[in-house]
Amino acid sequence: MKTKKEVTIYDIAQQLDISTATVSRALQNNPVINKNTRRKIQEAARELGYRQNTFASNLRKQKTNTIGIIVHELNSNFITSVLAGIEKVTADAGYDLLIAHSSESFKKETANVLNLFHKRVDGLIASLAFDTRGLDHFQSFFDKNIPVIFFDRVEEKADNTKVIIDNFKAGYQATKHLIEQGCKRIVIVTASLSRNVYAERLRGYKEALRERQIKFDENLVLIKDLSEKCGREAALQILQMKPRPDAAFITNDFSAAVCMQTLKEKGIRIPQDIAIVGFNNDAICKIIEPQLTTINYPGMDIGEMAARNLIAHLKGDTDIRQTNTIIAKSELIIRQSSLKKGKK
Amino acid sequence: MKTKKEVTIYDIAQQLDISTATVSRALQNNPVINKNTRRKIQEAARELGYRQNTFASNLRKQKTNTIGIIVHELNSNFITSVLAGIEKVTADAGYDLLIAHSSESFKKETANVLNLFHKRVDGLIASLAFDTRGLDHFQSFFDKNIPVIFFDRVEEKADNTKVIIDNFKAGYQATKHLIEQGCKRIVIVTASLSRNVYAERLRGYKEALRERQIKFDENLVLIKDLSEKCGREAALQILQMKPRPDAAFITNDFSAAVCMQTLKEKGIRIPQDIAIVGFNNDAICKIIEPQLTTINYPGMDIGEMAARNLIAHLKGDTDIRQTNTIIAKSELIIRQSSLKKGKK
DNA sequence: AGAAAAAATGCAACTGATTGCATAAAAATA
DNA sequence: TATTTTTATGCAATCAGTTGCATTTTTTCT
Repeated sequence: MKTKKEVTIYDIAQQLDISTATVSRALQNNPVINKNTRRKIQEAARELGYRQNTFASNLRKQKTNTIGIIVHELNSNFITSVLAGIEKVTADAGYDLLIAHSSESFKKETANVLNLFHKRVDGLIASLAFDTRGLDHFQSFFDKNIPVIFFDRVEEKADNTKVIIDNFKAGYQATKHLIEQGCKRIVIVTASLSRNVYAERLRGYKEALRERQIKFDENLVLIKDLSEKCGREAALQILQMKPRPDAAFITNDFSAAVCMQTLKEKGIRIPQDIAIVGFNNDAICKIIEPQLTTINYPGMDIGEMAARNLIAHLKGDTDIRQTNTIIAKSELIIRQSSLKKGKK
Repeated sequence: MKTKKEVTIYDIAQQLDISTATVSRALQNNPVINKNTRRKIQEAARELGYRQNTFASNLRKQKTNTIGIIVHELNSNFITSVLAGIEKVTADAGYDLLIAHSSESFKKETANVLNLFHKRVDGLIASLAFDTRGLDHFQSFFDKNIPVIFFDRVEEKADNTKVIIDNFKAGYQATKHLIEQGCKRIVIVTASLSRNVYAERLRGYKEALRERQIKFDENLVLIKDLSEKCGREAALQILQMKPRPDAAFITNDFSAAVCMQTLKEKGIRIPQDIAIVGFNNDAICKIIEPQLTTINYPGMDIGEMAARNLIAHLKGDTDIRQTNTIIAKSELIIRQSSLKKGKK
């Protein structure tokens, strides 16, 4: 069965015996066209089953009305809420989204950036992959002055607009909380320190220790990849440490859950023997036992802020070149896994 | 700072003093153009920083080389593996993906379908939202003969290509396993029976009961929405049933986990008092305690199959109108949560 | 060398919508 | 009624590639 031919503005123009210019303007609801004519044209369009050809339009307008999004993964509560936040804002402003995920691979991230560049997105919102170093692969965007906004995983030194939480403070709060529970030997499991979020969390951890005159012990810092395997490995390493640590701050809920479970299997009681704090406030926190103390990471807010900021740039309200760091509020959520001193 | 003008094939043509036709063909690596000329053109393109204008290309070719994807949610292991599977296949074939998620809302799904239609995706891969009824909102695609392939959540009666697992068998296996563990009063928690997957799982459940001469009890069927809240509610309902059930088959891992946790809080031992089986084999299964028996849902395979099939349609190898149901293999994965009779 | 076949390149129409500028029509003013 | 002003519409170029067909160039064969 042959596909019917597409209806174009030429068809509408012909049917109503007017010019395509008028049709085009009417369909955009341009007030320069007479109200009645506009209505007539819009009706005809509906009847004929007209759908505008985005390519022709984009081609001519040299704009896509599309925002590209690059994330490191899709399957986390945090990322999905960020996306929801972005969607909320962009939908209102009439922008479409093009979502690409890098699966934590720098190579794939580079490919995605290039792809979105070729697709000519009007702007970009990105969170970097695990092993991304530098921002050279975004150069094409910078060169063309296409606004890029980073969130969560950003390049700290770089001169860009970014939306983040205060990871230093989060690390500090988590650690301080553990110290207040009487913990002295606190393991921190985190990821590559060249990624801002992890470096900052560690800095906060150190500061909390310093403040309470607890000596920082290099051996208690485990640099991992925050995967499932990593949770298990961390648990085993903790078990071999002597003397045994009395707390662990694991900067990812999923890893923390796996770690906790492994420890439990080995007969460690949580929080009595080892108190645990995670990071992100994923759904899993409330399902495992004991429930996981964690840092709430306000994805929705972050997404909204990033999107709002980007749109402001696109409208020319602000200059993208002016560096801008937006800090979202995060907070410690205390649950059973860290409460050594009885119930809250 | 002004944005530099884009480089077009006209610029390349001018520089090399040849026609744009040749340039266009050379950039597509069309063998009809002399090898040396091709190389020369491609080099020039690279040097000038040419990037092809997808819109002009799409406009002329009347194809987008883009496949639309509609899913009900993003944050589940299952969906992310499906996406990975789709990506693997489509990337090779040179297609781009446009991913939209409906957040389980029919309204949003409808909007997404329309949007992808306007974006003129060459084909569609979709899993329906929770409350979707019928496929009328896909009519525009059907009318234009644009191939649509459904997976997981499909409309069973409809005449379309779909990739699913044998939900009947899965339900049957899960139930049979529980019966073999000595369970007699098995609760099944599932969702709206107008959604194929859930109806089939229930049918399998019934069949297993019938086979073992256990009377089907309407009251043991809980129709819910498989959310977090639902898990808790189910647990409370189970606790109030008299006599108390000795097993629960909860057709979603996350809900199962919440349910299990709630039961445990109320002093129920799992699996001794109540055995539990989930569905999907999400990461959570291995984190909760006891680990959750479940049905493995091979997302990656399903994604690959769907994509492969769609691409075959697009290439004209097969006729989209010929209905085609592809069944992926699923299997019961036995863990602690259901083992009443000692270790495996 | 000349004719035929094969290979390489070019011409120009085409895709569908947008928009600056010109013109026509209608309304307001003198 | 003639003239100016305002409002509405149309002309035609433009966006950047793609492709059927014609033409030119090169190679092969007799």
